[in-house]
Amino acid sequence: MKTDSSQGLIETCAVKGIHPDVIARVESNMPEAVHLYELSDLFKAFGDSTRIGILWALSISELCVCDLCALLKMKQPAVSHQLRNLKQARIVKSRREGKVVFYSLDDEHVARLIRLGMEHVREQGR
Amino acid sequence: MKTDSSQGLIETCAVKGIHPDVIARVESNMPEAVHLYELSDLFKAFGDSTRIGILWALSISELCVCDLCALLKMKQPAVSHQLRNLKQARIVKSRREGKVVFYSLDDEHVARLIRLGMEHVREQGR
DNA sequence: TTATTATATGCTCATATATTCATATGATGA
DNA sequence: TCATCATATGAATATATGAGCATATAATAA
Repeated sequence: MKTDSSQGLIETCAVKGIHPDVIARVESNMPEAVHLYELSDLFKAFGDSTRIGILWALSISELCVCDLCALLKMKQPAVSHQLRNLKQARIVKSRREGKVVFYSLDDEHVARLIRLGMEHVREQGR
Repeated sequence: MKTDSSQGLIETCAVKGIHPDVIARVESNMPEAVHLYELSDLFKAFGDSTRIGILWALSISELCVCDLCALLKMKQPAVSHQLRNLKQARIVKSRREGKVVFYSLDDEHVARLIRLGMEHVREQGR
């Protein structure tokens, strides 16, 4: 319930923040909480070196689990577990061909996000 | 040490992967390991709902700690801890004005990444 | 100086998560 | 059918991490 929020009046921090007008303006531009959660979950899925390795590799080419293991020099269960995470997050999709399962990115946004992130990293490395 | 990697020959999975030619092609497009680590660290910094809330808010306006607390309805130490994480990751910067410390994004990439991620989230919500 | 306000930080607990091993499942071919 | 290969999964363990409390620091004003 919002009672008072008279404009511009500086109130004490502990309760309401110092700049109610700024807060109000920012608040009106905030996404719904649910969307923020989904967004942080998306980034969380990128926030692990194994998964980023997987995703970068898949941004080059569809790959089977086995090849991913060789590429990342990691054990098969570790790779499979991370693939499951990525699949549950709807970031990758899979396709079975006989015994082999091929994984690929489920969306073009993913590759764009990764490239943009790398751009940032490289510039920071300066 | 690479000894053999004769072209196209399908080898057994456990050791070398099934498709050595594909692996080689992807491998040549992989960034250095260090960069992948930095990239996953970057995304890790986005991978928490508190931090994403902070970052989205800062993408609208520079804000002081106090206002962020009010905006996110979170306790001050929690917000400060996350701000420290973000600062160490060089994602936000701070500026002191008397007792008040204002935080803002340290780089335009950050806002772009967040918007692009949100685009993805909204489309998936379909 | 002391008091007050805004922010930072050390410590702890609880929880989340990544990897490993062992094993299960699924597909193929003998 | 059985054996083999590729992948998936359950359980256990180790590590990472977020939030809370208490308290420290920094700036200002009385």
